[in-house]
Amino acid sequence: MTQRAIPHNPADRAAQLRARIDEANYRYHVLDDPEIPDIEYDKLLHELVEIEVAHPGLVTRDSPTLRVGAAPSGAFAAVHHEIPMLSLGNAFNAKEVGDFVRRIEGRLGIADPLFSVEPKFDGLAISLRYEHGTFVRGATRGDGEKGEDVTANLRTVKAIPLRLRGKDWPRVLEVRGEVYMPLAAFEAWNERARREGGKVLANPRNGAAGSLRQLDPRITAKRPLAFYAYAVGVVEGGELPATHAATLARFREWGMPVSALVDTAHGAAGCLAYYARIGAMRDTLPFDIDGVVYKVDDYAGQRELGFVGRTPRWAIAHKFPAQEQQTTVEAIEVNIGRTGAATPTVRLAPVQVGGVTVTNATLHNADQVARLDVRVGDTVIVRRAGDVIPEVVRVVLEHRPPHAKPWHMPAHCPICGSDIVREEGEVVARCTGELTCAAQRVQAIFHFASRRAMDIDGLGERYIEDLSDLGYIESVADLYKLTLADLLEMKRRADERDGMTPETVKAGKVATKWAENLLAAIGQSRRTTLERFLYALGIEHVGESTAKALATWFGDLASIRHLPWPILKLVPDIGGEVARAIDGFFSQPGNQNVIDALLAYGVEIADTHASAAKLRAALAPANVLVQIEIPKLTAKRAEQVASAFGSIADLFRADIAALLAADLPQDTVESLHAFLTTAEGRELASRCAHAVKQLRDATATADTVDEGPLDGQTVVLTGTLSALTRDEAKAKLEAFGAKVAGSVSKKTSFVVAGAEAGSKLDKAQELGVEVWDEAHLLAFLAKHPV
DNA sequence: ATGCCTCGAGTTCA
DNA sequence: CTCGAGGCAT
Repeated sequence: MTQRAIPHNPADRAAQLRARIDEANYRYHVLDDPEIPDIEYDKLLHELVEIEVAHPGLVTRDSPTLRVGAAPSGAFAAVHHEIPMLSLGNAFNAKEVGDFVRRIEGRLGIADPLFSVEPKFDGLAISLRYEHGTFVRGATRGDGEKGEDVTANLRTVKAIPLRLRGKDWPRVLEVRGEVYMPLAAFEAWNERARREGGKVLANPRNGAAGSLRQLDPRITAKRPLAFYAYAVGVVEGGELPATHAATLARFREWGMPVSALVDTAHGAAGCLAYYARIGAMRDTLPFDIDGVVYKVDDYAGQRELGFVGRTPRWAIAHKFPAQEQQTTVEAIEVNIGRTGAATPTVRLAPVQVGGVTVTNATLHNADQVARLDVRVGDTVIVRRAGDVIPEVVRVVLEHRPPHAKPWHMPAHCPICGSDIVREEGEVVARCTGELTCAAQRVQAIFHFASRRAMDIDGLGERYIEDLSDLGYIESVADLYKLTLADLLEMKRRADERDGMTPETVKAGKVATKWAENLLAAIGQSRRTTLERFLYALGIEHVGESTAKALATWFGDLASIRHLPWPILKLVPDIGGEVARAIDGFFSQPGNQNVIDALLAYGVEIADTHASAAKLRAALAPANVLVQIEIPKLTAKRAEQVASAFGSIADLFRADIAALLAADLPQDTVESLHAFLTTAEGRELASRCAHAVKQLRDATATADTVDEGPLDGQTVVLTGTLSALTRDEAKAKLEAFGAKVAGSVSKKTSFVVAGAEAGSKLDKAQELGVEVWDEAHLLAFLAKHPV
């Protein structure tokens, strides 16, 4: 807009300001093409307010200054909708859409009628009345016949024009549409509310509805609301086009926001295609929608079809499967995981959410329960988050039964009765029963048998529970002494216990087949690799990646199972916490016994080709010394100590006299002495010296540096490969020395992208990381035979 | 101390 | 997939 001369006459200036402000609103809300910055807009508005304050006679009914909100006005007046606001019938699947279209085709006697199609906004339906182009009244839908006058609140919604543009509008025009809260605005609002302790809104729809029902419009003015028009009500003193699509186009010319997603479609097929198109966009839209609406485009056709009760025959809402549903909490239970983690979960009355029946949802931890304040008997909103896992969004407090009590983490494990303890600063509470806890034992065995561990096919959680409950297995080692007779007997007893009559019990043949298969799977699992075995043990903090690192650094179980933690710490990515967990695990006689038993029952662990050269280098005395974390013993000091003594064994044999004799700083001598004079210190020192000697001997012969073509590179796999599975690709890349990571960062060397690669590929391109397609990978593999 | 970046652990349903 | 927390570089 060009700069014009500023009139001195306040009335002219006020008119000019209003025009400019209206123009800015129009560009922002209708054209989606903002023209002036917010700060400029505020300046204009502020100047107009000043003029209107100085000259109250100049205030008009459509002045943008009204948008800041008038003073509260008491209750809302009732508004009668001369033309009722519709409620639409619903369709939930393609068949119902087909039926709807066929009915129309039959009544109108035409094939594939044209529909005006639009998203169904999840907000609040309202009606806006314009007289002579000026907004005079706005009302909620209410029951369709009678709503509430919320004019003062609606004036504060900037997307709603206070004055229509152009000239050719009818003398009286009612525009219908949806007030909604854009998702970004909703998030930002809540973000701020949480920070500043304001009112947090439950969801965008409630946010919009609650905002419009504020008695004080000044509060509404602060809420980030928007509006889309999609229908017309009363029209007097003028004509509208003959079709709905053309009417909406006309609305847009008059400065009324109409969604850009509004379209037209032919027949049922066109409608369904539109449904699919909008459905695919749903998650990326900046506002919530709960379906799409199909309306016969031609008004004559609409009139001919008419109504059944209050719902039109000429329109229908095709709903998306609900992503959020209400249900009730039947119980709050505690699950005990493999590590003893006590996880509260809710048992829900079954409910369909996004196409699946949900009966359980995790609450993660006690903090989450407290935050949501979920209680048994509560009505809750459940959502499928991240597309899969159900979560409780919030409690519907209005439906809380009167005597519902807040939930607390039980003090004792529901399975074994041991204390449940939550460490200082930790989020999770844990059952302290360890392997005396049946739940932890079952989970430990389940993990041992899992695909990525020992891969015992057919050993599900249910069977492990039965085997454990009925006394057939206590530890993972017991799996390997199960006989066919044991399994059949167990199955029979379990069926009896479950009250199954002989008729309902599966035929003996089926049970035998199951038992034979399971035994075969257990037998096959006997031959395994070191990394799988280490992972299968279920040591705290030791997942696949750490297990692999241990295997490739040390090569065989015999050494790993006796290593002191400072030696374990030599491995990159293993720090004090993890090293102590591993050492601690192997320090328990029970665990060593289980390992011995496994070996005795014929579990064969293939040794790993260890990177001996790297290990040898890491075993340098000074390097080992710093791992022990003796206070004040920095890397530099450790260097000095090491050169004074030559070997770890010599150092740890040193007495105070020898320490003093060595030419070392006083505080280093003191801390070394302090360390070596405690029982634990001496014990640790001797274990370290012993381990170093063993490992040096074991690596003495291997002094070649084992380098692969991808040594030191970090690779990330994404998408679907066709020639080989993800795991195969991972194994091949690792054989060349690459590290295969799960997510892309700037440290990633390259990304291998298969078909339908998603966010990881985007991230790679964003960071400028090299990307290989499958062909490139295959070519590379072919060029470098193993 | 601080802030990435990974890894580990737990989770639902068909 | 998402969160928490361990490891490590700065």
